[in-house]
Amino acid sequence: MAENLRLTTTVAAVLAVFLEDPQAPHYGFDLTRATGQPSGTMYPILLRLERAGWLEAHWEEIDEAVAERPARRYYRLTPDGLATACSQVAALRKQLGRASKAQKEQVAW
Amino acid sequence: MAENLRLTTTVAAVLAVFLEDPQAPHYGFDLTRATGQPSGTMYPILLRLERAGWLEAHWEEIDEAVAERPARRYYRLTPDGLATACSQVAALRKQLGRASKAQKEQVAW
DNA sequence: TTCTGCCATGTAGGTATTCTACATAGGGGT
DNA sequence: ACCCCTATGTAGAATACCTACATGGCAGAA
Repeated sequence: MAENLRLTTTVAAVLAVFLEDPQAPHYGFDLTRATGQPSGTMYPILLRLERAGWLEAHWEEIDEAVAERPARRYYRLTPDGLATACSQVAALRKQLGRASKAQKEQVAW
Repeated sequence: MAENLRLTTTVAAVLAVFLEDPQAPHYGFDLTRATGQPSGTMYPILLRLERAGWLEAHWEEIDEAVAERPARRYYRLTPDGLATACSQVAALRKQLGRASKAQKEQVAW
């Protein structure tokens, strides 16, 4: 039931990709490109998120004889994971929102 | 000149408080209340931010004979720190912004 | 006066997380 | 033969965080 784990910026970045389209599955290599995180950061995060019950995973089924690339391990948000990720990411965004005044004064984003 | 350091969620929370009013100084105990972080997390962060050149600090000058409380150590954003913090926090916010679609669909925030 | 609580800064030690680098393995191109 | 791309993953060091405690002075209550 979406257990506790630390919502670090890198974890939040991963979740943000999932939340972009909550039904869509993603795989590790995909996420490393989307977030800019190295594989040595990404895969441990996915393992933690799966163990904590935020994500569920399955191996892509491909015909190994005809395969042109290694099989992917697809991850998807669980219902609990979706709810928890949503509120946690929103809370983080809200916290960062305090900075909006200075940001507007400085530059056009 | 605002060296590299990891923009973790706790660091971002601290910076967000400073960015709320970039000229205003803050002290540790103040920030622990504003962010909800324990002192054992806060003071090391302030040390790192100061060493990295994002913040500059000075001790409050109070008459020790009449003092009713310990002296505070005030921190303020340096010009470099302001610019760097601004862009880094904005980048993080942008990254989290991908999640907006799911957030709107789920709940009213 | 002893106890408790508040302010304010900070350290110690263990755990969690991240980073850099490397390992594996098959396909395709030169 | 060699290198690059896809794709997942581990090892070990570095970094950051959390819980708990230390310090010390003042104020108010028991």
